[in-house]
Amino acid sequence: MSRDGVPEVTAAEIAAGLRAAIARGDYAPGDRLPGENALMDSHGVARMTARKALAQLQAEGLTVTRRGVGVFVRGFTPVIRNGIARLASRPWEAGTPIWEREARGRALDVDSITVDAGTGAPDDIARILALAPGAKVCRRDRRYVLDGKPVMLATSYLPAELACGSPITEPDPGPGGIYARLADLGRAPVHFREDLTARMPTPEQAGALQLEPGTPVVTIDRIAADANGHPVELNRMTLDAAAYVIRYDFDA
Amino acid sequence: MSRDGVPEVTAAEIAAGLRAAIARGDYAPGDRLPGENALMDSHGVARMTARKALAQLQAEGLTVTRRGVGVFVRGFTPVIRNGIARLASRPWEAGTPIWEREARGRALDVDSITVDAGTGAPDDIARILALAPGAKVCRRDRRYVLDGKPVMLATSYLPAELACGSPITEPDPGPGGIYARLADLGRAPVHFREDLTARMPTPEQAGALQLEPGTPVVTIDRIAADANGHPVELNRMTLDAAAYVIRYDFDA
DNA sequence: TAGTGGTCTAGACCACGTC
DNA sequence: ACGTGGTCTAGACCACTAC
Repeated sequence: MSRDGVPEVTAAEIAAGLRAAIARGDYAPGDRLPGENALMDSHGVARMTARKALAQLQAEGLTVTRRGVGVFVRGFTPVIRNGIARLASRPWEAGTPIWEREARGRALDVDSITVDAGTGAPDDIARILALAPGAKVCRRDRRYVLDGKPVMLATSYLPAELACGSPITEPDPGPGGIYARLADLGRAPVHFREDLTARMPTPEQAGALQLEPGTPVVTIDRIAADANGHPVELNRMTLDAAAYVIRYDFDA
Repeated sequence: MSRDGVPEVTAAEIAAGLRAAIARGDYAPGDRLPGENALMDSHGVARMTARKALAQLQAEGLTVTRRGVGVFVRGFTPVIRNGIARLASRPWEAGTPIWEREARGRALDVDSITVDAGTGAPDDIARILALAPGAKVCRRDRRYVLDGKPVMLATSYLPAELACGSPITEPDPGPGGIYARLADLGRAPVHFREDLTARMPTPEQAGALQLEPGTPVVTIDRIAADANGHPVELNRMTLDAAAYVIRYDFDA
């Protein structure tokens, strides 16, 4: 027994063995792994130790656990988000919805959309948009789903003085989206900056994106500026990192 | 007591309380949080329950724990990696080391560098470089450190037929780096593609980057192609997500 | 030495999913 | 009904850090 002193096997060792087995291909994506009870028997450890080993793999994003069912090897079949080509002038001038070009045959849809035509801007948003603190902004919230699973949350902020009274404050801003409407107003966005960060989700994000434990989120802050360099929109996106490959093409 | 039935407080509730307190600013970055013993006393729970609450916050990247010391609120002071401007033709034509322009006054250095002048390419590398499976490649491994902490691992793969016998197989390839040497060979890279993914680190990555638990890594696969569209380099980078903001600027 | 976090055991009960 | 994972208690010992 391991009652006193060093235990024969530790949770980390059990996890390492399973990790190696997955890496070797002994378990393919979707395959079932030994569960808590199986590890207790095979390694002679207490339940909490077996749990900890499995929790470690889950935290690494290697496995998913389904309560009452078992532990399974996780796959990774992402969608490509092309960060630059999709923003070439053509898409919104031609009236093509930007997101329709993404999913490569898979069904990426807007699940829900809410519009707020004028709220006080949070401080960081106001600063990014070069507005006075507390200035009013128009806010558009969307959630995108792929094959029924939410994969991205997006919130756009536009200066209220710019967006109010235009179709931008409508749930459906018309062909070409809000960028086409900004162009109608003579404020077509021509320069973009995307700042990416990755971290573990807040519980709210994890719930809204139905994330498996061990899945990070990528936050993209996209600032769109008009020809004079004035910011016209901030789009703050939160992506399920397990669902996306984010691609940028550019020339020297 | 909670011996039978529903406990008065759960680990998730304790975690939620601390999370909210951090969000409110009751605890600033660097501040010490109540530890295991404090939570056991204040909430009347067992050690494992207090531990689980603290482990949850750690997994979210909100806290760092230092053994024998305590639990502390984590900060976020990243460096900006500019993914496009840094690759404009000027830097390597003028002989400026690419990475010197990154850290905005902070000390970003190459910690270690190893070069392998000819090994068989892994299948995925060979495919990306449009080589026959198992074809030889030149491999350059670097680790970058910022203020003494490693923040990025980078491995470049170049076709051996291209790199062999050139300064590319030297640890120091000379002014302008390997891109300048590729230009010398008439194979200057002019088109780039960066594919980004984020996930939790493997134990090896966590060790090499000295990552705190709860920190994801961002993997960037950068493919450089010459004027004829032939791939000349694949640079696979692994970034500490807590150390970087990754920025792309581009025009419509 | 005292306090901190890290790990493990042993046993109990709960909640979910399948059969 | 049964097996699965999810949660908690209670107590023990270890390892690291500061004083």
